[in-house]
Amino acid sequence: MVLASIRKAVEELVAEEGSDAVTIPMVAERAGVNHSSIYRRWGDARTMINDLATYRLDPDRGLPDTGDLRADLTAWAQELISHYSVPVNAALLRGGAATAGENESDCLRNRRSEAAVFAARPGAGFTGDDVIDRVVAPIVYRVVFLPWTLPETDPRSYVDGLFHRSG
Amino acid sequence: MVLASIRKAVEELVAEEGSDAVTIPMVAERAGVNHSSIYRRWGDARTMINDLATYRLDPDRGLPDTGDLRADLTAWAQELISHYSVPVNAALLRGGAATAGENESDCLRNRRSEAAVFAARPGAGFTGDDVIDRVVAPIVYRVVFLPWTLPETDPRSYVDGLFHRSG
DNA sequence: AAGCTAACGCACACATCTTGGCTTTAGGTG
DNA sequence: CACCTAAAGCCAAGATGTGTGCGTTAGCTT
Repeated sequence: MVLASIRKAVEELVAEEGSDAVTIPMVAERAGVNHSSIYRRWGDARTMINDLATYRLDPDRGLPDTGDLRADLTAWAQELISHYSVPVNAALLRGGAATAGENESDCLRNRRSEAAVFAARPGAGFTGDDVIDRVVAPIVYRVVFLPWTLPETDPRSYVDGLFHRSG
Repeated sequence: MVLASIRKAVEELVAEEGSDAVTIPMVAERAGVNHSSIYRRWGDARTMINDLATYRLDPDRGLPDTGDLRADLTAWAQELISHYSVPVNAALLRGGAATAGENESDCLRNRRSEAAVFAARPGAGFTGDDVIDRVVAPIVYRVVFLPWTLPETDPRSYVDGLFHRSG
């Protein structure tokens, strides 16, 4: 009950104000709980947001696996685009970007391990880093810096880049 | 004198603490100036940081133009990598990412207009968006999320991707 | 040197965030 | 039902950040 209302308040506020403008008292007021409860549970706003954000994209959801690697990658990329088209998820990614770099447990780590899974499938002539560079990076760039171009973003050309390489 | 010490303090603190953790009192103390001077000049921390960050990469520096488009693009990409290998510049980019999306005047706008210049040169079989997707995005992704991979990042394969496309 | 102006420092008021002690409530256990 | 524990609420003090009125200084012009 309390946790659910906190989660709802955090997601609303992150989408409205941006991840770095959210404070504990703001969340407490909107959630209708006392702010000391939040301080005791998480300590600070960033820990709270990162913790609640962890559950947004299920790591056990399973990856596309039809046997057609190119189609699977395209479906996976489309899944990312759809996910980050939701404002709160985009806002969380931007907030994660602000604190990335130092901590290895950034909000895209799961994405990178998924990329490695695809690169390990038979017939893949590319590495996990290639998937990051050619598929994930352009999508993430658009989410962060050009979100209004996301609805028209077609992952097919990105995935094609993986298969049309020279070396 | 005052401005120089403020600039130095801001750059140090942004590199150390991250762009969103820098407050006016922190800067004032390290710079040895009164915080009211900073409040009067800039109003708030983000305005200050963005203003001081504006001068980090000269928009009039001129782009490589040897006649060899591929070599020019590679040199330009290498310039980006070198620039963002400096910790303060990477930290500023992460801070810019946190507040991007809404305001169109993000910290990478100049990079996009430069990309368009290359795409307009004779013999370019790609658009400015292609340059963003295939060259700028992977570099920016690494700067933000995987900064330790930056020293080994070679822009050539990214640029090659622009010339080996199918459609 | 006198006077002007813009920048700066000082002190204070105010708002907000943070933290801890203590009490109350909810849910489970013997 | 009485007891126990964990979670949440209440309240108050303290720390930090923000904003402003006013006096002072530095640098320039005449």
